[in-house]
Amino acid sequence: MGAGKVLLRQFVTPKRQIVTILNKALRQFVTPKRQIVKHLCLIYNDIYNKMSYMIMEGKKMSVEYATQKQIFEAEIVEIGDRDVVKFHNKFPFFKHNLDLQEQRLVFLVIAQIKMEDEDFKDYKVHLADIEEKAGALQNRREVKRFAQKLISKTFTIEEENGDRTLSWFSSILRLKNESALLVRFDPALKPYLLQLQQNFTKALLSILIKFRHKYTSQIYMLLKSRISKKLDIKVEELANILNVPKSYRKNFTDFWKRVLEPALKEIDKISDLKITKIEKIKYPYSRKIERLKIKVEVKQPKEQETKQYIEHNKHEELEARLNAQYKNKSVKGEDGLNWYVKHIKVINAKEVEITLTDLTKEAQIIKPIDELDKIF
DNA sequence: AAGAATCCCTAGCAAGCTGG
DNA sequence: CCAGCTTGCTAGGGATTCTT
Repeated sequence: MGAGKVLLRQFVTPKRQIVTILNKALRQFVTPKRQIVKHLCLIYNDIYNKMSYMIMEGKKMSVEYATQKQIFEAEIVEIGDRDVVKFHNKFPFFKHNLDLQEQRLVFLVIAQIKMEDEDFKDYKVHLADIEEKAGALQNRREVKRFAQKLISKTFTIEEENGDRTLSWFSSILRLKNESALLVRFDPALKPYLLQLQQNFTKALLSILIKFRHKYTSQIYMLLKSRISKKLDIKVEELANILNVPKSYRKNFTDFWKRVLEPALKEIDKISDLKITKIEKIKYPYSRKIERLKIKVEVKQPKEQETKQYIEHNKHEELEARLNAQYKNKSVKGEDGLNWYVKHIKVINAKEVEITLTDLTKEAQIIKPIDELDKIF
């Protein structure tokens, strides 16, 4: 969103410096490429996009060349850093039966739809975008098969005049010399994705793509769509909504252990929702679970959360980590910690991320570069 | 630098056990 | 007794480490 763009604009000025840094980074992409990229991603979302694009193009491609070719500019226009995924509440997106990677791609493309759009556009997704946001493609030559598989997955929407069966995309064009896909939504999806003024559920792409279990995003959206933030639902109904296979309907333990529990844990850990209470209610005189009551709260703003975290864990470990990451600032004592509370957000209990705003606002242009240097 | 081997995780299935 | 639970297995895929 905003932060990313600001950063990029600031970075455009000292172009030479970026080039040096990125070239340096590229040289190190030998073994734990992924780690480095991920790390970079945490701090420089935008640059990360561009870098993975370059890696894709060929490891030897220099950053200078990329700059000349205006890859930076082109990328921004195409996928952008839009982060909101919206569905009409009537849309049965749970039924899709997509695997993780496919789901993420769909979310990524949906996020590109703008409020004011009256019609779908063709969305150009670079393979690097897919790799970054949806997970690695095993083999670039398999892209065609990936497209075929995705387009072959159908689902059914019950509409007024009947059941409509369709798939997400009406076509996927694999561009010849670009390592990119041009995807086109099925027009029948328009009422569910375009011009949404009311009765919609929205979620952040950045959260959705972090989920690692297949059913998590569905359950997350389900929880989000309940205004009361409390879900009281029959197990059977839930199984229907999520469209789980038969074995999960026969065996609640499986359903719970492999689907619900992991999903709720993930949601609690990663998303903006907090699961505060789960009740399993049995049928009378039986061992069978009839329904579930799940209570959800919206998490407090990050700042609060960080504060709580730091107060709860007066860890030297945390201080040490922060000090190591940001040498110029002392983290000792109340003031130091407060400074961090403002600038750092907690991803989970163990991971700390320096925000873009921190680096751009607090430090001048030179500083983020130092930061990068430390990482490598 | 590429390919092979290994480990780990998720999703799904089913035979056998057990509490009501 | 039997519905529901436990346990264990498998396929498949990803990530990481080892080999060549």
